Amino acid sequence: MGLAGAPAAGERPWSPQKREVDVLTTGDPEAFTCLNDVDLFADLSVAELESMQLMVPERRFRAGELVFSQSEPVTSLFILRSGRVRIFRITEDGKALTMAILEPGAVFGEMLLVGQRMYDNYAEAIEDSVICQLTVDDVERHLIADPRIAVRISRLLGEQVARLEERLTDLALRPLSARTAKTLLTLADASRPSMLGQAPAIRITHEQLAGLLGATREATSKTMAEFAAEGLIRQSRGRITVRDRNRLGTIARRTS
Amino acid sequence: MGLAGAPAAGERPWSPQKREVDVLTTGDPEAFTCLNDVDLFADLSVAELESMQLMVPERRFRAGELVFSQSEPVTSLFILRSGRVRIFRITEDGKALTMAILEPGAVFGEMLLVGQRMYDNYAEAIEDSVICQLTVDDVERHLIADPRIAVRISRLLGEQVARLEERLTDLALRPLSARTAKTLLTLADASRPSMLGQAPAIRITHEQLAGLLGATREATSKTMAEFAAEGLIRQSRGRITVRDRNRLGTIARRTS
DNA sequence: GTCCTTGTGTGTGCTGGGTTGCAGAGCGGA
DNA sequence: TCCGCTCTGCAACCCAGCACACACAAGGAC
Repeated sequence: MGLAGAPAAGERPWSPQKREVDVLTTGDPEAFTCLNDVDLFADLSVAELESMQLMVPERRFRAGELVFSQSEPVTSLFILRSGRVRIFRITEDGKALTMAILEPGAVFGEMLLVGQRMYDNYAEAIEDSVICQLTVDDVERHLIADPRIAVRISRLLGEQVARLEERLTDLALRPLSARTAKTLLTLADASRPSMLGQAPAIRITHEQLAGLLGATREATSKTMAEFAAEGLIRQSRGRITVRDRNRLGTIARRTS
Repeated sequence: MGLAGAPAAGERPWSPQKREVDVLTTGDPEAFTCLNDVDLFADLSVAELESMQLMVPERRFRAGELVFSQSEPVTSLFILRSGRVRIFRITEDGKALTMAILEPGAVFGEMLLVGQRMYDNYAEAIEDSVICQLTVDDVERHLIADPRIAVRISRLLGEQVARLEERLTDLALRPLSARTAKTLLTLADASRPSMLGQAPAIRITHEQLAGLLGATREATSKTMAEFAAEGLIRQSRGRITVRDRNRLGTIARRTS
């Protein structure tokens, strides 16, 4: 969406990865970054935001670390400030399905908002991440009570319902190739609309992608190899570039 | 939930089917039945309910009739008063997936509540049904505005998210037999806890069940035949009785 | 540089479930 | 009572996707 029209460059010293590391290691420069830019609070005035900010501690997680799991149930609302987080579920025998991969600005642990303290999701930082936590108290005092925010919450959940329904039907009714194409397009849009105008490199491994697709790594790799052979995408280790949105879109709509 | 502790009997003259027909054909005896017993309005006083009731028209749908579809987008909120409604999606080539089968008291078209007027679901009455409709106006004036109801809406959506996430992981990670067993148990609970203490007959055809499972009718039939052979269920045309919840539960937890 | 971890390309069975086609069987109407 | 429709049970065939097993890079850490 955001066509910042920023001029492109190959590998600036402040390319996404590098910059992130900086943010992590240096003290944070801006004061209220955590609640700004979060949809949920869009209706609040700066003053209101500031008054809340005081109570929002932040925590750092290393890549691979669990933010929450079943053993330590969700007792706060999380806001991803930097890094990336994967929400997933696992079965008893260890097979996993990724529910979402979150980018900075995302809110998670939302089930807390609607009273369902326990549910079976895990959250894992897949990069070094900084995450703000709002306690149940904060939430109940400031969020649930405020009708402006309540509306945002409903909207958030509504979008999630729509997304889930679509994923469900896709999984049930569309072949792997279609799901893969669709997911790639979605990821391309979601991934930081970084610098270049045309080359949104998706940072994801085949394995992570497979988790998102509900397929095995092998099947995913095969599909990706086909796409690459047709020139629809270009890949390098852990990085995918969409080359032909149109044809991918066509494939995404296939039903067999 | 409602353990009315009603004594059981085999086939009373007012068994579920018969009774429904009565409700449909006779004029409605109670006045405000539509909004009562709907979770969403649980916090409202009788007076408030009555004042709203005036504006709620009801409509009858014959079995098989569409309540809404993509061609006639959702412009109101629906409340199922009697009968049953199936919410589903279809792909271009006609394959369908059922999102839910609703029992009386259910609210649907909820995406209207969160601003998403258009989404791709269809709703079909699978029995003769009576459905109340709240117009967008009603909704915006009485529902969105009322914080008590806003909370209920969030809760409703939250539950839906939880349900969908679970279905999604099940579909991705569990074999058909497990999904079938789980769905049967869910249906057994959801289906009107009618009279008998132990024989909650689920009224559903293999085909409808298959739509719910994201599988073909044939595969579903085969699974059901196996269950029947093992004495886990008993079936007759369009009617299924769960005989052994425990073993079904075990099967439901299988991952391969 | 050199080791070593982690991501990726491939290949070979195997099998759950999809597909197709048909036959018997209850149920609801007329 | 009879008809016709829908629901259910098979059976035979086929294929997408899974499990398992390797080989081989490409980076990172040292």
